[in-house]
Amino acid sequence: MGRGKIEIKRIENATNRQVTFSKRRNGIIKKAKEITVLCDAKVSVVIFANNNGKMYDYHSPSTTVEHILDKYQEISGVKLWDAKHENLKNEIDRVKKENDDMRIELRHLNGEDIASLQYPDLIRLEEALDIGIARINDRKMEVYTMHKNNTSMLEEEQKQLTYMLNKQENEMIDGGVRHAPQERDYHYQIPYGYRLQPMQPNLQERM
Amino acid sequence: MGRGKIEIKRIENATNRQVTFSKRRNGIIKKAKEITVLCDAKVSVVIFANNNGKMYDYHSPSTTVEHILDKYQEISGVKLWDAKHENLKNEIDRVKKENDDMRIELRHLNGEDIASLQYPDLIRLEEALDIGIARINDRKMEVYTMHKNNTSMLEEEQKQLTYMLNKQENEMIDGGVRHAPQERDYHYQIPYGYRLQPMQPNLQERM
DNA sequence: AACTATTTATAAGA
DNA sequence: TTCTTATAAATAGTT
Repeated sequence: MGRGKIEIKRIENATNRQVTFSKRRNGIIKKAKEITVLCDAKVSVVIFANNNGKMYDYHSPSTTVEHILDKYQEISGVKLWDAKHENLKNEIDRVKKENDDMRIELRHLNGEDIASLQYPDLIRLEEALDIGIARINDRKMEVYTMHKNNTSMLEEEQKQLTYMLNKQENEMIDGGVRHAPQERDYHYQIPYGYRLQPMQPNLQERM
Repeated sequence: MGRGKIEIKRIENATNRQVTFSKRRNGIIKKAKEITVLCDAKVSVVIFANNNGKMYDYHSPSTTVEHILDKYQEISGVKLWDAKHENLKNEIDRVKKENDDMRIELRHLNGEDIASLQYPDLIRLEEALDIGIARINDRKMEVYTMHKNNTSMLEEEQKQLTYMLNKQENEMIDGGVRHAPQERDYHYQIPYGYRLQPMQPNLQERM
């Protein structure tokens, strides 16, 4: 019904498709309204554009979606609620599984629950940690440099920095050995370049 | 569109109404199918005859009623589900949130997405990584010792160990500097005790 | 967004 | 119901 006949197959031209969608969508909803009045039917139409996902719908007066759904269930025998329930449960299971996996990985990265791990895993973890450390040190350096170059530094920050510089120097004198992390102040430190780690870290001190 | 024009108002003649219902119902469903194909839209049509309550419906392929409902809910804001479902949804949201948080932490520990982090966070991450490294090294030592003491060691493992011991010695000669992790073989290495890390790690080499 | 030539839907009749 | 057909309505292509 138009200047030419068209085949019923996907309209490839996007503009055309959009225009046709708009026209036909209005057509369908008009028809739905008409049959509602003429034949006093209950109608529910929901149309989603595939591009923008926008929704257009029509529901005959006194027809809520809930109504439609109740009847739909009753007549089609499809258990919408149960199905929905099932789906939600499945999603929970899926997400929880993801959750557990991440939790395990986090614990492993923190050196926990590793009593059963063998070399391949240990090395994989170590590499991951090394990369993390390296990148974080880079970022620390970046933050440090930014502060160093920041001429409009607030006086308070100045003080902190000066304090930490002195602290750092003292630590240097301390043999250059970096001690196990403790309740460290978080102020600006010169990111250390080369670091040493004890062979047998006293884990009990840290835990 | 017929032999005569009709007003859009309830058709009083029951037979007529029924006939018109039947024709128009088919028309609407045909149109729904067409827009589905032509514009690749998602459509859901449900029509109830008011007399016998019979239901007629069409749903575009890959569009289950559940799908439609989800989107409908999402967009219209109408709440369709009862409390039970609400609870399940809440749990999903909660777990997903947990999930997201862990994902972020994992990325941070891997040194990703840290461009906006400041000292406090950086130091927290670094400490976590340090602890992880220390514990993993302990475990490596444990595995190593276990193997060393294992008198029933398989010949294959023997070979690997010997190979790695040589490799390790060569690396020691190499100034004791531990290089950035690369495609490392995972075989048994003597866990190093004190390690050095360059000030400006060549991240590009690792990435 | 309008226009109009055509196609399509359908009202009435059989 | 289903078919037929005259006519109304929808809409494809164009401006």
